[in-house]
Amino acid sequence: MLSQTEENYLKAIYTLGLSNSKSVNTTLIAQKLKTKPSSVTDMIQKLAEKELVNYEKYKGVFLTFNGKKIAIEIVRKHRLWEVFLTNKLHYNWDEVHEIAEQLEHIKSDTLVGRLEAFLEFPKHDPHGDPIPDEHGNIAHHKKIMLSSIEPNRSCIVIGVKDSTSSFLKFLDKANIQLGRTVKVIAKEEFDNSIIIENNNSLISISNQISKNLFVKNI
Amino acid sequence: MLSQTEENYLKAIYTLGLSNSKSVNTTLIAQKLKTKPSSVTDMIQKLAEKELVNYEKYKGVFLTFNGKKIAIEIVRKHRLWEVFLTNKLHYNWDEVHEIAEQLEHIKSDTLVGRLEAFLEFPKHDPHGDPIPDEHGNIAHHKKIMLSSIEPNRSCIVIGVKDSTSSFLKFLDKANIQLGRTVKVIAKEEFDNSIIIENNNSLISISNQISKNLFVKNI
DNA sequence: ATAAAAATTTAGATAAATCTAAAAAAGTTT
DNA sequence: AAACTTTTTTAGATTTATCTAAATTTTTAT
Ligand SMILES: [Mn+2]
Ligand SMILES: [Mn+2]
Ligand SMILES: [Mn+2]
Ligand SMILES: [Mn+2]
Repeated sequence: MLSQTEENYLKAIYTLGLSNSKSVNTTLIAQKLKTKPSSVTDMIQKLAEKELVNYEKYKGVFLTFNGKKIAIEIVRKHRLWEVFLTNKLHYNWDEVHEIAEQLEHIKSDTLVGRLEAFLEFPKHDPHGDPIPDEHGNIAHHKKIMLSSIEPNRSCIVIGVKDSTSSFLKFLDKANIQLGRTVKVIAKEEFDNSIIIENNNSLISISNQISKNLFVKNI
Repeated sequence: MLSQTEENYLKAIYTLGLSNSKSVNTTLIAQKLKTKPSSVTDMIQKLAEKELVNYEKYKGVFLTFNGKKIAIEIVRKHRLWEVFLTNKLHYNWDEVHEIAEQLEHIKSDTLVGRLEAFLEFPKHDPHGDPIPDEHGNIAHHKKIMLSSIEPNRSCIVIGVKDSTSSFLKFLDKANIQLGRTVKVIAKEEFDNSIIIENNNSLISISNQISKNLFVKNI
């Protein structure tokens, strides 16, 4: 049985490795987990012992088949609990991550599956991230950023890249929600800000915002 | 912030102290928590430092006002999660305790309250134990055992004393559920077994069983 | 009241997870 | 290529929770 700490390391290595798919370096993991590189080295060596990661000194780590399976299981639990917290307990999407960080570590052979059925098999968490199925299959949608949409085109907001509380609260204030259809009206070359039509009103959003919103074409 | 271990000790001291209300001794706590008396002493001294228990060497411990408040909060969380697991995720009442042992330690200022509202403010857990309210008030009903009911009287099963999985499974098999009205038909002096009418059929149950069923008079 | 038994505490050891500081390796600049 | 910088690992210390074995206190029995 893995400790919460070990599970958190696996999840961190998984999410950090997603973009580059190469091995993940010590410092990055330390940053992500708010710990020291020396602690990361210790834990990595322990996980390598258990054959959950492949580790070569000074070269970083990547997950083994088994390690990846476990990591995805944690991600699955995390996201399903987030759905529970928003859909059933009516939490706002900026409040659920912390609690899900704890709930994802509850150990039970049957709990996730029951939870998933209770929630009626959601496909995405409140931030638009896909929920792995019970076999660990995960639907990666291609990530189009709102900032890359040409003027005069409409699209649907389907996810956030940054899911810090502050960004999510900003989106609430701007009345931007997942599932919303928005139309890019104009693009300002100077600072790459754009004007969009959202919910029948025009608003200007900075590049920093539009770079952190995933959309799909209609 | 208390560790899970500290919380478990407080809860154990609380539940063990309920019947006698005097101080709880080291060995009993060790038994309950499946640990060694020396470990209990260590933890007790730590909790005494934090003023969560009153401790006198060789005399046992009892909870301070603050310690009791925390203990009841854990009990509240445990029982609400058990209701969630049975009512929402359709677990059987013999399967929920272990998972609730984990869920009771999730830290959040708002979660218990939201959960309680979602469950529509249940008054009892699946085993008939009362759920403390948000202020720590707890409705102690007087505990009448089925074994003490005279022949020819009817009563309602409202709780179990023993909530081990094996006892609960036995009750399932015998079709005895909480809320059921049962009538004591006859009592066998020899072994104190009784014959009851339950769900329109007569069954004989041993004293060991009837001593572990709480009832209320109609 | 003394002796024996049981309960409890203390002392010292161990394992997990973390840290700081120092050493070693890898990467970058001149 | 040598010097400098950054990254990573190692060594050793710390904290928490646990254990075993020994010492101490309390309780029970004679
Ligand atoms: Mn999250
Ligand atoms: Mn976590
Ligand atoms: Mn329980
Ligand atoms: Mn517990």
